Amino acid sequence: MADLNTKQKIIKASIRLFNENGLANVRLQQIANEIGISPGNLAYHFRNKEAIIEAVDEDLFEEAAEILSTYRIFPNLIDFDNQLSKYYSFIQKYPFYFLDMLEIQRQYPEMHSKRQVQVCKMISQIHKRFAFNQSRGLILEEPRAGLYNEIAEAIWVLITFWVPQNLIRGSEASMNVLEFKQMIWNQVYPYFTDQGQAEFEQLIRPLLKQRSAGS
Amino acid sequence: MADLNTKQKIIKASIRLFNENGLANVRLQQIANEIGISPGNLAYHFRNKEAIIEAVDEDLFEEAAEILSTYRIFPNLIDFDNQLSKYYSFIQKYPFYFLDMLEIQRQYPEMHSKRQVQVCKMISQIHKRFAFNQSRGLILEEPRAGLYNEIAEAIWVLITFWVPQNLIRGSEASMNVLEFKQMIWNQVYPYFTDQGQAEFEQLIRPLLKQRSAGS
DNA sequence: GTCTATAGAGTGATAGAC
DNA sequence: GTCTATCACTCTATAGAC
Repeated sequence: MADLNTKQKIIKASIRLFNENGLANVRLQQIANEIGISPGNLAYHFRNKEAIIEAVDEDLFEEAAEILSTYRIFPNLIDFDNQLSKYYSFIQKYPFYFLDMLEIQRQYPEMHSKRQVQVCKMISQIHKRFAFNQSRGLILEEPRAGLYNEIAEAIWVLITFWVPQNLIRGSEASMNVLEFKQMIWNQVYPYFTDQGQAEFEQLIRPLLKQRSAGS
Repeated sequence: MADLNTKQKIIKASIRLFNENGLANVRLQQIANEIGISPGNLAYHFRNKEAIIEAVDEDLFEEAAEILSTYRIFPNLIDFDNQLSKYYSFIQKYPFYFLDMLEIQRQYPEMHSKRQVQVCKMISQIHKRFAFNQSRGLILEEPRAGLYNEIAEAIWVLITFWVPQNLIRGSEASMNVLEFKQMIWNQVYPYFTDQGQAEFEQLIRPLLKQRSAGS
């Protein structure tokens, strides 16, 4: 099936262009040029622009789902830190996936509802981490009912919009995964018990201090 | 000057349509229809689409600048709470202003740089609030160098993307200014001194408990 | 200041040869 | 599976009458 190859090339090129220009500003012509095929050929593989966007969305949806699935039965601090690293890579690789969410909602509502489910799952997963680590004695009793849910939602917003926000502010160069993770851990830190703080200092702090060294 | 009137009508209609459909999806024809004038007349008042977007941007830029200017010489907690209410109204009124930031950056770079300055000012203002209230004994010594700057940046992201994010998640109905302010105060609360906590409970907590009552 | 009419440059999608 | 050619349509911007 040689056509799978071209199909994949189209998807890859589309992702690249979507990232650079945004969904609404990418022309079918551009995609065709990018991989050296004709617009007619493009139409052979995808009946229209929406079909391309759908295919791209499915690919990225699955990649995001994989990250979500790394949530384990016993989610310790290291586990969360690893997941944060993965989220960072994902969002940096596909910023349009989040920045064009509103565009998708407006133009392709069906795709959007699938994502909403994923977002809810992500927030609830963060919330469960609080609950689990509370049972382990690392996190304080909830100081006020509903607080940890609010914090979980805040963490989601920060995970999702921190990287795009830095793109917008034009400080891409200085941004790195350590600053990102530091900022998320800032959200959790105030709610550690003494034991939680100790475990954090021992297991996580060293990971945040690495200079972005090679190897 | 009857033309000022039409000019204003064009700007108002544009804002409405930009909010609904996003910058890239609004047609000049649409704007003209919205206020019952012809596209030709539109062209008389604004030489092209970019000129309209510029005018809109200037209006909103000034409105945002006004909110920023309410920062006082002695910024106490109530002052910040008031400013938060104003930000909330602003962002809810003009969500596209933030969500289409990337679009603006891509298509109209000159406008964008003006905004970047404003964003920096906003973050630095939040940071100054920490410093000032630390000197008043309401905020703890910075537990780790740079922390309050990180928190200030997180607060900015949350202020800016919380409302749009709720739009995207489709929970507009349930969102209200109290939840919004509660979420921002969550960011500050862990760093209050005992005195800070006391002042917060006395002055701010009552404001967060109001049901969204009439009058 | 406002209109109608239209030019001119895309843009998405299709038909049909190879 | 890929191409060229082209249609039908949309959008911005302009020209010129009123």
